[in-house]
Amino acid sequence: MSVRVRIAPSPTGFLHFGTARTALFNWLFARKNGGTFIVRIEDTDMARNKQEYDEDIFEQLRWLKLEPDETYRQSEHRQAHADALRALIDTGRAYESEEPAKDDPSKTVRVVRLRNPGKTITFTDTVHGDITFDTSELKDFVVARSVTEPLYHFAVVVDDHDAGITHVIRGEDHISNTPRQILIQEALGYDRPVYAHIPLILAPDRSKMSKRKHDTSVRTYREKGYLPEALINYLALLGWNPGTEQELFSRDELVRAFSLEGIQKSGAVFDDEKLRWFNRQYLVTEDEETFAATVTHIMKIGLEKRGVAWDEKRAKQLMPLVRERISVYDDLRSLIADGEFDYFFSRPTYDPHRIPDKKSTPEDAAAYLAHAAEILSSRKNVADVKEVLWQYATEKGRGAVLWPLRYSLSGKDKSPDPFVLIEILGADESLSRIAAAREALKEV
RNA sequence: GGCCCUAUCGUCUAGUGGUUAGGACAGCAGCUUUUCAAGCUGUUAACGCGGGUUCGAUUCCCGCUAGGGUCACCA
Repeated sequence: MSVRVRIAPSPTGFLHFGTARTALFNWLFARKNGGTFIVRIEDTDMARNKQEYDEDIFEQLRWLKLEPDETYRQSEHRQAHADALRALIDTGRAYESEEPAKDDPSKTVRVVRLRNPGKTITFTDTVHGDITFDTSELKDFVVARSVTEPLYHFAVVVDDHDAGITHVIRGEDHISNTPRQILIQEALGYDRPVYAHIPLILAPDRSKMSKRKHDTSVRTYREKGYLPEALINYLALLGWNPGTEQELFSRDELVRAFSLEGIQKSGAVFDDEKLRWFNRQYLVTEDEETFAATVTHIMKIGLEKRGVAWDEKRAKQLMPLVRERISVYDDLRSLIADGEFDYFFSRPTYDPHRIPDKKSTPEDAAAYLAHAAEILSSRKNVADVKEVLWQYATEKGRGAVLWPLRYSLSGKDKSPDPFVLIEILGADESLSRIAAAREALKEV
């Protein structure tokens, strides 16, 4: 029997990490076993469904490259559900019951209840082992709002059976739903699939991730500039591990290494820092063109907002610098918004008191700058400048020479080193900035 | 509250009836061409508690505690 697995998201919100990881585990399991990965949209709650969410689920799965082999919407199977329900009623395993409506007790409705044999059910969970429930406390639970409107548990059982689902890999929050679904299965005479309930993803305070407090939608992280490979790699290791010390996995390696046995029993706290680290691992391997295109786009918008003139050539030179300073593209947005890149595109302004190194006088600083300018104007290539300047700085005190130099070039307390700045700004621009700083120094 | 699940560094985790309890992220320290970033090196840090079983339990069993899930005419 070939493996068939599914995820069953409801279109009542954007695709979030939990669902994405469940999708990943199902997808990996299917790929590993040459099986079929199915996405079934559980859209039977018309009041809460939104087209927007429906589309988002597929859009994000596509982005994560977790595309399904088969797709359908539960609403398309209404007839099959109704038929199965009918059969259950006809054989006396379920019955209609006229009761006051829950939302409006003045009205009555005819719900369908399962005739619960009230036995003890034990099922084997691949992750947790045997789990036993006494189902008598479930009583004759409601399986359909009416003969034509089956509820979630009923539809799930019928759909899983019709789709030939062999393994149900889903969140742990469904463990307690399982016995009632098994009851329905047995009433219908269906086989039981293999169950594997995966641990939940927790917020940093170990509580359940709530949509209120944490935005865990995949689209948000995508918009922040996280890379799909990083997200996949991180999510794969949340609640699963290969039993080795390997942490960086390509897609293929993941497929090869994956097994249900490696799934963790306990919940896992989502750690943004580690995700960022993973993202950086993938970011540094992005090819130059892709990286440059993304960075340029972000930079252009960010600088425009600050009213800083755009310089395409200058931006190009900044790429290696940007690459070493960010973990996620969104970091670049903050950096630019904080004015950390302004000085590459426009002249900095100076606080004259900050120009000298802590231990030197304004006169010293002026002299060092004058000498640095001299060196800079008399050498042709940057490597030469660096060598001579470095020698000079070593003689006079590195901080004493290098700090004012760097500050002259950037106007910032924190920035890349002066040699990098000179290389990017060029000799002419560097020279005029040094001159401007010396001018400013006279005011002290 | 009933039922169910879970319990190794702050976090993700490896692991064993006898281990220096391993790795990664974060933290800290040092190094690296002042500062910042990156990188490198080193380092702090864990078997929840109480009973058993056993020559010996972090590991097996029981209880406790704690955390989580679930108890719809939602999915």
